[in-house]
Amino acid sequence: MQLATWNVNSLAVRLPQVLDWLAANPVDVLVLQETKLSDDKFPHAEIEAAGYGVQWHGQKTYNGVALLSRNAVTAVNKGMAGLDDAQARVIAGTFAGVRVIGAYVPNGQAPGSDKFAYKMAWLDALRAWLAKDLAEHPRLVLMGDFNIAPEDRDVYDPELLRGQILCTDDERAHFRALTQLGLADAFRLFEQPPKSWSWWDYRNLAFRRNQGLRIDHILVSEALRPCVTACAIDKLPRKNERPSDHAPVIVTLRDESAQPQASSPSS
DNA sequence: ATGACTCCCAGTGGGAGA
Repeated sequence: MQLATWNVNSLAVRLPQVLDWLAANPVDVLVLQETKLSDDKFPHAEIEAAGYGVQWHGQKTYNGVALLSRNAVTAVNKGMAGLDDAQARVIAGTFAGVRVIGAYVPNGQAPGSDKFAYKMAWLDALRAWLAKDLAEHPRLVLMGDFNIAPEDRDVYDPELLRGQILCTDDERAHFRALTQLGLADAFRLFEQPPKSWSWWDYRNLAFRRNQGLRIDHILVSEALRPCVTACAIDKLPRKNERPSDHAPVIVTLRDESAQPQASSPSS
């Protein structure tokens, strides 16, 4: 089973790239962020024609998330229960016994700003909601655009960006608070090339210079962690014409039902 | 260097992103 996350920065613009990417990478589940579409404009027919079921939760102009899957989904949630959030940032569903949460964490703009305070409060709410959801669904994956570079090695120039948005101690502490629920950063379960990023600024030839940050993450619960066999960032779509500024991140889970069972009949 | 690019809604500019 493969699951992936991608901030597409406008699905209206990027739909052809998403369909091309799925044709080349037929993952079981894909969560999208920054669809930037109201629900009535969501291109579900095109996605369904590509062989995916889809759930979406959007709004005009900003934010917006979606959950694409090859197989049937149950227990769909849009937004976080208990948080009255006008911004469409969370979508969740259960696939083949795996709980999948797609999230678009607020950007926060600048430390000390109102938007930064919203980001911190939003992350507190996510942690509280997640603790409950995790108790209900132990086999859980939280993935999306976290807008947080968890460590210095996730930043192309840690000294330049120290204390700046995406890199502050406050944001990193909130990221660790999520992992302390028992969630592991799947990317760091494996040896990775140094200077691996998931986002590059559109400005300054940042992609060509590989000046980026790793802010898109896949966190896996303790119960699922033994099943994780790989995690990688796919930089190829960032080389497209009119690319998103983010690249997809993919995690591979071993199918436990395919493992030999002691109680299974054998010939 | 309060920049740079891209997207959106707007309406020949400005907010937001990260």
